Amino acid sequence: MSSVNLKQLAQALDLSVSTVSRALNDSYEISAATKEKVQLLATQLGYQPNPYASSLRRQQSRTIGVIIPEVANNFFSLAINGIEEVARQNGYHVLIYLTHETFAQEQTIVQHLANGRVDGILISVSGETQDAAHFAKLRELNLPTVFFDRVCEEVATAKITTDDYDSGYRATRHLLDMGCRRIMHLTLAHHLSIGQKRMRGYLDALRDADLPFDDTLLIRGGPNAAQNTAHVRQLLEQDAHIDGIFASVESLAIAGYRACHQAGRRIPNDVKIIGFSNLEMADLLDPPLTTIRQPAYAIGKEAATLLFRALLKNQPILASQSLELKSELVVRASTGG
Amino acid sequence: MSSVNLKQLAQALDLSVSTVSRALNDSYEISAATKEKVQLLATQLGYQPNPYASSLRRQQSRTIGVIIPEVANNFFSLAINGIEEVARQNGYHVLIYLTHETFAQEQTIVQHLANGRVDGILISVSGETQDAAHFAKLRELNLPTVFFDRVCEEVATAKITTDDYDSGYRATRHLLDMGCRRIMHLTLAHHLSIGQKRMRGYLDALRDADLPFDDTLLIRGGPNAAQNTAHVRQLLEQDAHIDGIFASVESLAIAGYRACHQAGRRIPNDVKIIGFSNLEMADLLDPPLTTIRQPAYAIGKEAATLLFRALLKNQPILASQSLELKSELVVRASTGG
DNA sequence: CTGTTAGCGCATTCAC
DNA sequence: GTGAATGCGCTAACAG
Repeated sequence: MSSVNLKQLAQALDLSVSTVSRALNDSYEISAATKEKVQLLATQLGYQPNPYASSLRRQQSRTIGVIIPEVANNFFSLAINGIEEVARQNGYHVLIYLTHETFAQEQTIVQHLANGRVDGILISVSGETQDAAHFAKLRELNLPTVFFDRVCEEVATAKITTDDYDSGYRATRHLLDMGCRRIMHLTLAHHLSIGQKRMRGYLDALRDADLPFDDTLLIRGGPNAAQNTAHVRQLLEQDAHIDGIFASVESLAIAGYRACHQAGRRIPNDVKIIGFSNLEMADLLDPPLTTIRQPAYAIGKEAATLLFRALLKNQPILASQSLELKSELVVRASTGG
Repeated sequence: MSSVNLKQLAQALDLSVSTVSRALNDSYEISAATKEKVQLLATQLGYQPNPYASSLRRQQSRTIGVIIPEVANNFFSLAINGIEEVARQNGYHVLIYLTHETFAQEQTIVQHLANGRVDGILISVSGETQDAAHFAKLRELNLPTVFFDRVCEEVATAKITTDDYDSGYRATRHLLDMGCRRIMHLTLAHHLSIGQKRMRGYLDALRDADLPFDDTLLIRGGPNAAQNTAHVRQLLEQDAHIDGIFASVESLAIAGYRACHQAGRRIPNDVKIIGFSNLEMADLLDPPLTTIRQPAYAIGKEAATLLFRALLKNQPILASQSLELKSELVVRASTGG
């Protein structure tokens, strides 16, 4: 740690510790002269307050916790950028925790953050999460929490999401407009509201097109990319009529690509693909991938901003402050998908 | 914060605070009976020690800081995964800071971490960093630091990198083997050792093939993707003999693709491209991109492991512990690039 | 305007 | 084996 502390400054200046403290905190009750003197020496000696002493005393950490499933994914990378930026602007620090998509880890982490280590939490729940009991304690402790992207509907707090139902509807509708009649739906977080909303969009689009829903067209992916690909391929080989794929996440869109290649189905002639993805270079894929692009950076920023309103202005976080940001359907001409 | 503290436990059990503290820390001087009693009540009441009080007292935070340029990039995403995993295994927390590739931010962040907030630092320097003065304080304070990927040669501490010179050589050599004779080199961090090593690999490969080096073939990219693309395109249009591109980072490889498309140069017929990249789906690009793939996850893990050896076993971190991990040249058949 | 005092919650030294 | 006392470094209430 920084070796110089308040006491040393005080001795060197022949002042009391509290005066020095107040001078450094720019308190109104200190004369301009002493303030200057103190601040000068402080910078000279490179004084930095001990954050833990300060946190202990103030009962606040100037730190937020961010809990996400995984970083190895464009969406969360961008979201973190947004979060970190807002945090820094407000003089806060960011602790990061990964659940690796497991419920157990999520529980442990949430539990461990209920000890004062952080003043607030931003969380995107794991794919396994079905139960919200572990969030109860946060509420009890009045620990401000904002969900983003992957939310827990049961918890009454603010949630920043994309218009998932609409996105699912528009994506499916687009495939239908391109002539698809038998559209596979690939989903990861099937018991999360995000997955369900996207799927409802898919179902409603089918219904509005007077097409029946066939649940054999539904594939629930897992964390293993190769397995997902194999699964999709198998279905493609079983069902020659499949002419479209709507992937709920980027990795599954890729699995769709690979599966088509392996099954000898040409994209977009035989099968058209559309997927949620924040990939910059989707247009360079072969063929270009039509994507639903989420405003990932904005989601991170909005979530953080909401949290800091609570932390800095002491506004409670209400479910009514939830935001649903618009996603963008980016059609890449040549694919049709 | 967690509302129950040592004092309350002590009162409820009719014990002294110190006994309770020792019981919870499994001290040898406490009887098995009391230990059990104490631990039982502690779990019942959901006691969690206040981390800041504990840190203040122990003079250590069980927290490490990770400083990186940006997360919006596959390499750092994977590295973070590796780091977080090792940290959690060792019961440590991870604070994350982004420099956004600017030197000023890097300075500020490094400076701010020299106050005891973290017990150790993992850093990948910004593209602008040329001066290592801001790291001096870390050394002074004996704050264990490990560089990874983008290192600062001047600082005498451990560094985990890829075999950048070799990678650059192999990449260039591969293009030469495929018949390229006029190879553009795109680099981002040109004054960083990582950029220079890759370039030296490029230069030596040219020399070994008895080809002259033409510095008009060198493009120094910036943070703006569109600008980079425009720059590459311009050069392609000026110089019709260019038949290869070696991109030092993923984003520049993509810029190369776009530029070729715009300039009407066919890949790989007219121009072959090879780039550093951890993109899983490089084989799905049109045409597939031959990549030098860095062991990003392993780099994160190794760097963290080294740091924790210092933190937990009190071993000093030495420059001699530096590691150079092997990258992998992944040739995608159809491109030739 | 400045100093004295107290205490945040915990770990540890010293007593017994 | 347990309790009392001390202090990590800082902030804040209370005097003056």
